[in-house]
Amino acid sequence: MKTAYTAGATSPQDESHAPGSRTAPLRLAIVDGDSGFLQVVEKRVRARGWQQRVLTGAVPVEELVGMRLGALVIDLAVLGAPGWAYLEQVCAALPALPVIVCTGPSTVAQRVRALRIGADDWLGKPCHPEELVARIEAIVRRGRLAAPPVERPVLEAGEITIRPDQFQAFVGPRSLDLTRREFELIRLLAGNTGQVLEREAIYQRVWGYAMAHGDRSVDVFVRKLRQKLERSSPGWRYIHTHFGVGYRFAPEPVDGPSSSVDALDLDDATASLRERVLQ
Amino acid sequence: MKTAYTAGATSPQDESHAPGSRTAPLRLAIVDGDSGFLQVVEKRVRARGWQQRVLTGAVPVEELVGMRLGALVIDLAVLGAPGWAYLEQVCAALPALPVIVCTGPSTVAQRVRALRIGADDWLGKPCHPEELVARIEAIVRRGRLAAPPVERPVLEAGEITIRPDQFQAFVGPRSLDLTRREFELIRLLAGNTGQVLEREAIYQRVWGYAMAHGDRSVDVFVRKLRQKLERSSPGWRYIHTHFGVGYRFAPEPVDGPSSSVDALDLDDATASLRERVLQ
DNA sequence: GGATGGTGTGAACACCGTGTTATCCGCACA
DNA sequence: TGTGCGGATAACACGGTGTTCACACCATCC
Repeated sequence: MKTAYTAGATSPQDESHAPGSRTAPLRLAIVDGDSGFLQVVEKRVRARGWQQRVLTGAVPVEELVGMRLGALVIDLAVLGAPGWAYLEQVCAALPALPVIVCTGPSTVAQRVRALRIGADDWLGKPCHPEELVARIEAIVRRGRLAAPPVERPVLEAGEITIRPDQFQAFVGPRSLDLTRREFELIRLLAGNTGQVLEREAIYQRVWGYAMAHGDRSVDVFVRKLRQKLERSSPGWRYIHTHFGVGYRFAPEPVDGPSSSVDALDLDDATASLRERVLQ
Repeated sequence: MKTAYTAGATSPQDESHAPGSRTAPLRLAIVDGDSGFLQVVEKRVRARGWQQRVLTGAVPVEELVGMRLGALVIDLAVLGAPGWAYLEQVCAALPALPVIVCTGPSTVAQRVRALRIGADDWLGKPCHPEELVARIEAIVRRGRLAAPPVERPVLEAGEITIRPDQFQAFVGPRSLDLTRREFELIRLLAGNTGQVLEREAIYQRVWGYAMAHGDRSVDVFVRKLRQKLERSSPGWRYIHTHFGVGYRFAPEPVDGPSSSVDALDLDDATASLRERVLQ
């Protein structure tokens, strides 16, 4: 009855565009029997980083709840006569779940009925998968707009705590007193801990536009960050330079002559990582 | 260019997009030229107790804002080539406004484009007015549903009390004498105590539409609020500026003239802030 | 080991963001 | 039609912030 989610290799921490818009991958379930249609839809779903799950029949509502879906597409023809009752049941039990009916020929009365029952949209088959995806996006967008602001995850690294809701980083209760740009920079770096980020990529994602040739802004801001990190959290190194490439964020205690086990582990990890990256 | 609303009694207070929208009669505007279509639609709109307003062209966005609409139906054919730019403009300025494109023959690409721009639905003409109304209902339902339950708890912060039922804030029995906007602003801020809110987000939620670039309204109103807070509750600081970001509401007693060290103040501030935020 | 080019560092400077005040406009009310 | 209020807009001052530059330093390559 159920199939594992396809697609959706969850990237560690990727914000496609604006620094503030974080969207968890949408979980989409489709009740449909047309394998060709499912395939072309999945292609587009995957392209958006969503996850697609195919349901072959009327899955009990309790199971739907457990799936934590972001949207549901139903072909009423697959379910036959009980399809309407099922639609009603689902919409009643999960009013927050966006539901799109995507099925064959229909009458105005049927479409109106589905919409009144609680469906968000009705798209007649045959249809273009791109339109289906666009309609799903529109509905989800409408729902998210009124929803409470998404809670941004707090990042922890070494001694510091990065609070997106405060636009600030802390060491214990003490603020690092970062400016907006500095904060965006450290959030980007810490959000991709262990990865080497190129200057151009950093600039593109923090500043929002392409870096001019010869621009040293990233270097200067890294210096400011290091300075404030050193001041608030001495004994730790966070930002590492990769010559000719860019920077890598990785909290490492500045171990004295006595090396602890943790330090060794970290060193090993970063060493192997460095090898991989630099080749 | 404009026509008076037909049907429906004008409600004294309506908050179409403000965060406290009750089920006030929906204000619907239609950009369309087909009088026959308008008539049959209006019949159904009236039957639901909504208000319908007919627009004969691309009304400036500022006027749309003033109309406090609950939904907008557009026939792109009426507007001609600039219709697309207008659609984009409206959707950008009023993301909370449900927009349905209801127009003649179209291609998949056009429909997808409209939906991506920000339209909520596309319904091809000729269409049944009942379906149009049902689709409007579905979209409005989705928007309302995602919104958190209308809760208006009395907020306490420092010396002040915010009473949503009075649309006013008090210090003991004395009113701060806030205007409507000032009240909405302090309610939003105090409702997110400890969180830094960006200007754009504040504007979006208090004014109901997107903030124009360079608009200083939020700053001016924050100043007015600070002034009234200072007048009624000296010895407390409530609204804190976060340079390059926005504002944060957090009641903090202005400690006496004894301590003049910035570091101490900062430590106290962040410590108390952290406590409150973490709860 | 020298040459070359990338990076760290500090400071000067221009610009942008914010506080503040004043003015204008639209609207409700008398 | 006049008056008062609320809100939008503009203008100015000032301080924080970002950019740019110069120079020192260091890694890499030959």
